[in-house]
Amino acid sequence: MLSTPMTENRTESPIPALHSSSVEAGWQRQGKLWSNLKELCDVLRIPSAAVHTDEELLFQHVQFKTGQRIHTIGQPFDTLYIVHSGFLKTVLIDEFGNEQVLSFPMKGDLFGVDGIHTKRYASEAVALSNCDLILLPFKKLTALGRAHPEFEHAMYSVMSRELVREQAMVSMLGALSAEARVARFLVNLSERYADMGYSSKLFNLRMTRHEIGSYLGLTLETVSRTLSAFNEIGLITVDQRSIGIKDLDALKTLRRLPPSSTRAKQSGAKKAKAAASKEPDQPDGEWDSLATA
Amino acid sequence: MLSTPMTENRTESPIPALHSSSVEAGWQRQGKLWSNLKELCDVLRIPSAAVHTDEELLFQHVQFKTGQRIHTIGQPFDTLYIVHSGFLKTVLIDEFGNEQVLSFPMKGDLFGVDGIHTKRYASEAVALSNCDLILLPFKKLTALGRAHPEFEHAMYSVMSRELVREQAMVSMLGALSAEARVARFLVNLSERYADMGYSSKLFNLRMTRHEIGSYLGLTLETVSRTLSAFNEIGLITVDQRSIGIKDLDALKTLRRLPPSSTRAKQSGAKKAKAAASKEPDQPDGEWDSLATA
DNA sequence: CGGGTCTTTGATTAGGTTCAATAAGAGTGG
DNA sequence: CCACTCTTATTGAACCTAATCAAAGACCCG
Repeated sequence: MLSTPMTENRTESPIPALHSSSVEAGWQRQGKLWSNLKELCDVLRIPSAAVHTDEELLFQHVQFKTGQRIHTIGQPFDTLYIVHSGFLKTVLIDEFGNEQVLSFPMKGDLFGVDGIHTKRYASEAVALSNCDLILLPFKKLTALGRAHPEFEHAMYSVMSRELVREQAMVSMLGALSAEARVARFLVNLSERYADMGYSSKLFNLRMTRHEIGSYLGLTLETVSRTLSAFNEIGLITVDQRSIGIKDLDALKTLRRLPPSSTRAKQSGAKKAKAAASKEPDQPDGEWDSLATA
Repeated sequence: MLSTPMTENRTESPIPALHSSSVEAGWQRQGKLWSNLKELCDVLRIPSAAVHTDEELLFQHVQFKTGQRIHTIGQPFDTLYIVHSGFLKTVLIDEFGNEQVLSFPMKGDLFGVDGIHTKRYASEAVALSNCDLILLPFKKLTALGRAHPEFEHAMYSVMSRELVREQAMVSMLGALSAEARVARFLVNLSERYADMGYSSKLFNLRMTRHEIGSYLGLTLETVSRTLSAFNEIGLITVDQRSIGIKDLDALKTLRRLPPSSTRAKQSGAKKAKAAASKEPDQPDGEWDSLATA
């Protein structure tokens, strides 16, 4: 009853998958339960050039429904996960039960890496929407790395990418103002949506203000207030989970306030007020469930 | 002239090493210019069991003097570094020239990993003391990984360790109060010193308050004030760069203040005042230069 | 000893949190 | 289908932590 209302989510699913039963159960829709190496590389956005397309290896998929937990902290580690579709969050739980959001994995992201070191997952992953994940058993990965040097390099590369991302987070949390953090968050989201082929101008947030706040090191109130402020200025439109990007450049340049100088901000910017509430493109919805690729 | 007085440090050394010249120059002291695979594993604190001790492979060492830059942001990546002795900092430079400290690598730490992804270092590494580093060419690493499966696993493990560390940083920056951050910083340092065989109770900081502040997402004034406060309460003794740990448990349990409750703190704790200024054990000094192993 | 860097400490300000109340959705079950 | 409940979101007001501005002392190096 503290400040962690997520408790419900966490108890509702007593660790489902990893039991082939739950995998081979229903979920025949889309009939895409296995991927080959090439598809794997494609999803990860790494060159699959030198990969022998005649490779026999196949990688199993697993589906999770909104709210389900993919893995828990302390659970024995043996496989990495690659998001094929859907949205998740990874969190750390501190000694008081408070959760700290670490990332919001989406298509093409790899997670579970933190389990390699201690042989146990260091974080918890939860589905924020219905998800389709590709299982990548660590044993298989290392074996594969030995057979395909390019793939090995690619895996190192992906892990490096994760590290750089974390560094950027640290940098952001350590130096940017609340407004700048929220602005960057929106810009990053927008770019990710663009990468995935969705609209970068209009999309739905899959996470709560509380989760965004945790991720950005802010309170949910501050996030809400900041979004409202951006809305007032005409940088975005906000309606609950629906976000419309109106002035991407302003959001991008809205850096820190701290440096005392440069405090002129982009104040006189747009005052469009943006009364627009509906636009022709609606990229997602809760319908992203198992529809991608 | 902004808030980055480190400029001096950064201009004094126009990228020295990586030119075998500067390596094979003087520095014959200790005569430890190469390490074999076993030594490498030992330093990294990973099992070297299955490693053939008759392995021919040798890894070159390089020495850097205080203030020298090991690599810069954007510089082409080709090698990883393992700290054999000495202290460093890795930093990110933002668009305004401000630096954000990401880590303080010391014995056994690996850095340069962020360069794998984009083929260029994403951060900058600077020696905070004279250092002895082991060069680990990335090409060599991958080749080695193929020949020695255990080593490959170990490398993934080390990278995973780095990621977990970053996650912990994010968590700290996102949720802990200034006091809690400084306390944890001291505890971590203390433990690292213990690991390295130094005293965990009395040691010298190798970084400035400014660097600590950057690392912890605080200003140098706050760091200074917090250290003074800890001193007042008797948790530590502070004299410039010299820190004496007086109540490790209190520092460890000094978590967050935020949760409103649990605000009792460990107030009535020790009021020893600690007038002690000199103790029998003095672990380091600027003399750590090339004396370890 | 002098210039520069680093550290400490104080006074003041401000950005963000906390507490609190209301509103808007989403889900449940009669 | 609507009442009821629970979660999520918005907004306001007061408070407080840490940043900012400022000044003086300590240390280092040439």
